[in-house]
Amino acid sequence: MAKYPFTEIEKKWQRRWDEGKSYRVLEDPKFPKEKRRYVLDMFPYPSGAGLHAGHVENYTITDIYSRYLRMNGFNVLHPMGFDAFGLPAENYAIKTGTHPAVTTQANVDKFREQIKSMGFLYDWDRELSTTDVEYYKWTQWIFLQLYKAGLAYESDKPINWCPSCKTGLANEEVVDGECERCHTKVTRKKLRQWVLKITAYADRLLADIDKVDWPEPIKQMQRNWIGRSEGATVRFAVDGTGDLIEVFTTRPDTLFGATYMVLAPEHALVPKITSAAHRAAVDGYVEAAARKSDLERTDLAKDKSGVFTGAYALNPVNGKRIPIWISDYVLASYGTGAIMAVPAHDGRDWDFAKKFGLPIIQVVAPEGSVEAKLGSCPDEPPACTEADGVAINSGQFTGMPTGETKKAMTKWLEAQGLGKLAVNYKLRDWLFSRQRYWGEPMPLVHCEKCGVVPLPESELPLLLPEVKSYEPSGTGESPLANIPEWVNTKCPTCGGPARRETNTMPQWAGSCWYYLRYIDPRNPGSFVDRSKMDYWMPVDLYVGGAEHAVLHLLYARFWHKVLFDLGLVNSDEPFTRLVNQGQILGTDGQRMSKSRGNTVNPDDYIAECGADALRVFIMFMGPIEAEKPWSTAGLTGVVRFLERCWALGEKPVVEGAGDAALVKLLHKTVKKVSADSGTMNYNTAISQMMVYSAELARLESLPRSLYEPLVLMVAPYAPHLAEELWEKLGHKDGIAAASWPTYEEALCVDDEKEIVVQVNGKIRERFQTASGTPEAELEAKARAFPKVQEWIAGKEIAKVIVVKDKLVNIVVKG
RNA sequence: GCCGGCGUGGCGGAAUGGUAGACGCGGCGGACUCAAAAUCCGCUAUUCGCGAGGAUGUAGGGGUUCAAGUCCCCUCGCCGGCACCA
Repeated sequence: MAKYPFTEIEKKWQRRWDEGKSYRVLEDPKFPKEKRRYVLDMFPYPSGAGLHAGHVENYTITDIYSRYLRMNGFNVLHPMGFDAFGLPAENYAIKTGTHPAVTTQANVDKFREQIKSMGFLYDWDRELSTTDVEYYKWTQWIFLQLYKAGLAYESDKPINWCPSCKTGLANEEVVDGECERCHTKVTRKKLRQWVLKITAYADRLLADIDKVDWPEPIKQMQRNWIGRSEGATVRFAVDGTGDLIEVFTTRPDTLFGATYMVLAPEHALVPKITSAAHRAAVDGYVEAAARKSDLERTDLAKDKSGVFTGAYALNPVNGKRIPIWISDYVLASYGTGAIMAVPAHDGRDWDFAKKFGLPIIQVVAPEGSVEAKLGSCPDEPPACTEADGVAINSGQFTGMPTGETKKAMTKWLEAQGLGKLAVNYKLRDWLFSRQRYWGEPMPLVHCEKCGVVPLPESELPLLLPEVKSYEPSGTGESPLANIPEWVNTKCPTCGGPARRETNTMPQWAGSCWYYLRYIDPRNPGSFVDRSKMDYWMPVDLYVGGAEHAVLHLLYARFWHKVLFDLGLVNSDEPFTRLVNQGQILGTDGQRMSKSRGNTVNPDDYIAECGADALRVFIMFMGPIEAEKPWSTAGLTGVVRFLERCWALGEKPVVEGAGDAALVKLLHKTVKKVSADSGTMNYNTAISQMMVYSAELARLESLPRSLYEPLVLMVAPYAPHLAEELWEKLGHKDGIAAASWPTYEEALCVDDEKEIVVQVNGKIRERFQTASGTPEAELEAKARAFPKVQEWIAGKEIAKVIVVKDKLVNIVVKG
């Protein structure tokens, strides 16, 4: 079979698409709302390494989908851009002195070229980079809106600090106690920070997950990350001092079993309530805890530690004096930073009580147990039980099932003014500032008189200044702090001396709203034009990796909701449907990484067998969501398929209907490929086209009516080849603008069906019969076979199941 | 530990509760050729049998059903996420 000149063809069509701007998309009102689609890719960080296999997979999925939709009469917005702020360019700058903007530009150019060489049709007139001044001007503008809405605040609580990246990290960027980016152990550092109040949106971020069509695992991850838990706050008085310690508990029903309290070492009351006798021990413990990293305080500290403060609290339900301890198993950052300990019904409290010999009182017993019947249990229980049951040893609540006790106790606490219903979230506010250079400067100044003052919007963009050294100062300030002429400014409010904020924004900032800017990328007066936004938003399909489940995808939802509340966007969720493409693994089944040496360079394959083959091959590997190990074995089959299509193009094309059986196969193929392309089941669509092309290949000459639809169906998958074949067929207009073929349902039905004859579910015979043969006739035919007779001979027929066009199952007894 | 997802030939993978293994790779046999490559055709789950044919088979065990890869319960394994969040 003829090798086809893919290099020549691919270059030719890429040039034509570029010159003809066939990628261009406009807000054409002729398309009704239901004929518009916004198909979005997670834009890449333009690294020096170039496009990797994952990018190619991601963008092939959406390119096929977009092309398919266009051929079906949709107006499709399918843009591309670059998430180009971030550390690699900055670290390279530190090493070589090259300005990050220079590195970034070079990488972006390389990426764009590689993306074009894959034949991906993006609207390049809408290309953007988060580092463009005209882009980050609006990132700063949105930040100001957040600030004005009271959603940005300064904090000097200890933060996650990466000593290698020399910057603070958000909770979401700490994975197993390590920096998500460089895997250095994260330490704690006290630093003044800007924080975004994402927790104010916790309830809505949680509730609205139900509205979107996203993969269940991602939704679950977001739910877990937000971590809503319902319970009650309860106030305990400190014996003697009158101080109140508020705790959060999800088990108010176990209040009678609270035998001690534990405060986080950082809790504000610790210094105050500690008795003189215990002060030295407490101070020592607090100091040691402060030095520990979060990792040490969790993983390494499963073995409980703690010290007694010498103070006692009064259990509000029974007035019992209970000791107050401090321990680092209680987190300062969750709830109130203090807990009531119920060792009988909480594993952690149990471990702690056992270690330090604290009393344990059982207050819940399994339903129907002896203790439940008695309503009490005088002895310490043999083990901790967290399961629900019936309240015991609990005064007026004794005998109530756990669920009811929770409600009754909360109500009682409220009535007594001792506590109330409360909801807590695991989600923490978003640490938003970075002590690095290559990011958006924060448009704020610090004035001696006026405090923090936002820059007037008219002064945006606040440009990132040139610096001599990109090295972070290490003191926790960004390199910007070393430029007095930039830092020192005037207060926009009072005109007095002021200092600019020297922190920059994290890389996630730019990606929080890029999908909006694509809609109106060059607008100088607004972040996006309202009517254009109404034309496209929300995003219909968003495709990208699952690694952003709680990072970008949560942050972007948060910003979008803020913009929605400010009346600036038309939807409360940005991404209607999300699809995660499965990772492409190395040939060894491991994740691709440079250190493993199992990476794949798409350029090599484009050179060797062409972009079309690479596109089809990656889609043929398996379902798009599945993890797939890279194996070039299958590439051969795809190349053969494309070569066969090419060879078809060399055959004479004739007019006329063609063989009836082939016509049927054509209609079945159009039906299957249409359905599978629409649902992105590309692997089975390709398989069907292979079957059909193999049948056409047997012909000496090709009826146009059988051949053209194949070329059209191939177009989204192997666009260069299809364009060339289309042109050879005599068409002047490009195939990208042609209409998708149609099929007739009536022609998809076979004349004959094979019927399976089963006896007790086991296949004993098969026969051919006309489609739609009535049930009674099928049964009669089935029973007539000698072999079937043998199997049912001398047995009682209990039942016969007949499924039209499918099978006859004779159920016999004995 | 908790929460998800997955488990099908030698391999990648197909299968609205109704013929398990489509399609592709690889392998075997054949055609073409002086020969080879390329291409084309046929076969290719395991097992018993010369054969006709039979038995087994979708991680393992149980269940529902005339019928289960598919639905339900339990177990095991792999992958991902979370993990002292009270």
